[in-house]
Amino acid sequence: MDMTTKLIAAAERLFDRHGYMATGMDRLTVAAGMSSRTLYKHAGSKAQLMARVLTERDRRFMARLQVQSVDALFAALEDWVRVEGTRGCLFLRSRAETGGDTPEIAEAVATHKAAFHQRIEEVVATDLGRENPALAEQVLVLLEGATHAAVYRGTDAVSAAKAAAAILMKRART
Amino acid sequence: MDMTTKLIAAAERLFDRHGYMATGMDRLTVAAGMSSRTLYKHAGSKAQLMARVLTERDRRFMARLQVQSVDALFAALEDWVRVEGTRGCLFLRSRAETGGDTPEIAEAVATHKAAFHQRIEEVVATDLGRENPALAEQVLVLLEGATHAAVYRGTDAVSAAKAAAAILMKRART
DNA sequence: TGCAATGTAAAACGTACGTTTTACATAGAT
DNA sequence: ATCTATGTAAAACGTACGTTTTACATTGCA
Repeated sequence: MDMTTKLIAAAERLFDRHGYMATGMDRLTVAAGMSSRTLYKHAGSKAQLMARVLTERDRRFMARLQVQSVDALFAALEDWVRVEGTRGCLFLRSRAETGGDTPEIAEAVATHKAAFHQRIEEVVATDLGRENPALAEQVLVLLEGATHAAVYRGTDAVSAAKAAAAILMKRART
Repeated sequence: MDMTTKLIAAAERLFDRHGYMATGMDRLTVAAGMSSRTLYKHAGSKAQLMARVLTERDRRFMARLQVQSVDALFAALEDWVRVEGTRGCLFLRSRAETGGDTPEIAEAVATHKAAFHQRIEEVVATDLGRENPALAEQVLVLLEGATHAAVYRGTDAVSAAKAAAAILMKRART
């Protein structure tokens, strides 16, 4: 496992569990098992590191959304929260923490959310046999809602969202 | 306008716009127009101030949810985002920023979310004429989803959530 | 054999943090 | 008239921040 990979993995864990601002670089060097000199050689800066974390997370998350149905979309989210836990969306959280004032972070978030939105439109179109942007928007809201409601309602929130989406899809099909 | 009110209003604005951790107390004293001595006399500590901000926000938000129908619930959210903007849920955000490690904040968030959940169950029961916890969970997910999707999708997200809720409610009524 | 490259350990950089303290002004109630 | 409460201004508290630097060890390739 090379240094950059180890660093990004450690950073994602700490940023996600304790927050971006609340995580100091000292704590990060310890968690990543490397000197601050090496850390800065690979990361550039804290903000760049966060951006790299988000890019990597986007890759991992989007890989799970390569499905053919809306139902599978929610099944993928169920898997995701089982593996990653329920701490809300790291993209929105990091943007909010920095007030949108850190360009690297704001850009990584915008890129991810655009891809997320597009992927949902594609899945809805595939599942339905035709495009339906309004329905895709509803599915997006349900996915985002499940992610954030799960923080305090647990996995029930994801099941509820899945059931609601199934009803909306069935209605659109007839 | 007394000092405490002025302080809480200024704190809510800064915490919401720039994040809890990213907002320094110096910046806060300037925004609130008072010395740090006075600020600490009224606030106690930064964490206590955040907790007070959340309690006050809970009061203001919950007051808007004193409605009789699910449709009015989403209309209330539309009004809220029009007035307060779309930066996500300050409760979940502040809990995430502190990793749940700040008791005053974690408690204020838990209290609010419990009240929020209960209010939704009540409104669904009123609207439907009978209790329906599963449907209430779906409405909760839609409200939470609208709040967070609106950050990058704008007010369309709220309209989409409202429309989806109307479909779910209609279906439950027959 | 020697020279890049890549790593560690640890101190130092200046700055900014949350909080407390010191010293002083003002105003209303007894 | 004075005491108490409430406020300001500004310095100081110790700590922790993100980042850079200094000095040194290891290793793989020319």
